[in-house]
Amino acid sequence: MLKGADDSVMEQEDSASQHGEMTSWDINDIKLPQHVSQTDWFQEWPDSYVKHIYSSEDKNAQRHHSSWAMRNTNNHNSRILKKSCLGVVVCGNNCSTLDGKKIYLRPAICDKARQKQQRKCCPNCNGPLRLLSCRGHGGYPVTNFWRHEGQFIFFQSKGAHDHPRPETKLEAEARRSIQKAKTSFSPSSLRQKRIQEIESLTGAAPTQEPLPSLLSNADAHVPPADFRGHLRESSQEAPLSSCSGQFAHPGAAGAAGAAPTWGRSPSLGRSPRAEGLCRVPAAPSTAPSPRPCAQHVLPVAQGGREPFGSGGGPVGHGSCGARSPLPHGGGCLWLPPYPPQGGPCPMASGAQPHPQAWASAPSLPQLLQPRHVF
DNA sequence: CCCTGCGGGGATG
DNA sequence: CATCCCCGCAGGG
Repeated sequence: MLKGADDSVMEQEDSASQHGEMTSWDINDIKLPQHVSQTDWFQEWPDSYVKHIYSSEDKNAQRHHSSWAMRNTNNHNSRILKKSCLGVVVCGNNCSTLDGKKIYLRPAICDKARQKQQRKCCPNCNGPLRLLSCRGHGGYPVTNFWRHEGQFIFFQSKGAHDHPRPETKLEAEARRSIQKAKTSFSPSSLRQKRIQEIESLTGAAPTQEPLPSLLSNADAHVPPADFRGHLRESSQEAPLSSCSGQFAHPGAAGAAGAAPTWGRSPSLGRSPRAEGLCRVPAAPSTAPSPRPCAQHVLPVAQGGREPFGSGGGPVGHGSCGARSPLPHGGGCLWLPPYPPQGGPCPMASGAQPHPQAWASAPSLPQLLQPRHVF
């Protein structure tokens, strides 16, 4: 499914698990290989039916990380951790950023947080957000399995993701904090509190920015370090860009679901501007406008076992082949580079768009470090 | 706040 | 038996 484009760039997996006999194991085997000649580098974007053997020292493997948004799934087996893919959150307007990138947000892992997330608006065009769920494994989400065994951590994935890559965890976190910085800056309500705090602390006039670093980034100022113009200044401030009228029609996710609830909304050809109320600060006009772009809270394809189950297999394709073939270009980095946050997080380079940068810290030495050879 | 893992429990095959 | 899934809880950043 996700072939082509990526293959060439694909990391050179000199994986242990890639070499002949090593692939013979299955995560469910009673006994897994005891002697592994070489462990794998952590794979940020495992896809298709792959297996990897990581060192039990590998931090990312220890935490069962993935750049796909994977949530824990109970398989009633404490020895094998199972996680399933949540897909990707896209803009319902199918908008593009100024540099032509699509919006692929990372679905929140926590169910509650995810629902809240879907009620929010596209950071680029303020349109509604939509969760594109993963059906890469026979109509079900792709699953990843983790198993610790001695000095190794065995990994196996089942299914091929049928959707674009979401932001990485770090990208999502970065965007969140930027967002937060912005919102806590403009709203007059919160502002009061802010000002008071500031005054009490500094006794200075609130007109001065107390948080230069954050604000400069969040504001439309171009951060000092400009990387190949890839920069997007506050992508959120501009409701303009290219929300061409083309709605990714409801079919896609709603297709099978045919959620009765959402019948009333869609096709009003309104200008997307109508729902822009989302964050418009100075538009508290008449109605408090409950939830601007929230009418699409449909259960989507979420509830695994039913949306389209009735008819044919779980694979709902066919009806409306609205599932866009993923533009698998790259990391979908529409968000401004995040200030080098230094050491706290071991998942260091996550903020880099480069696929392989994941496991390797910014420091070269680490690249040279031998990969546990036995 | 959210991520992560655990485990009970329901529904389906 | 298996596989899905949902839910709440607890620990931790």
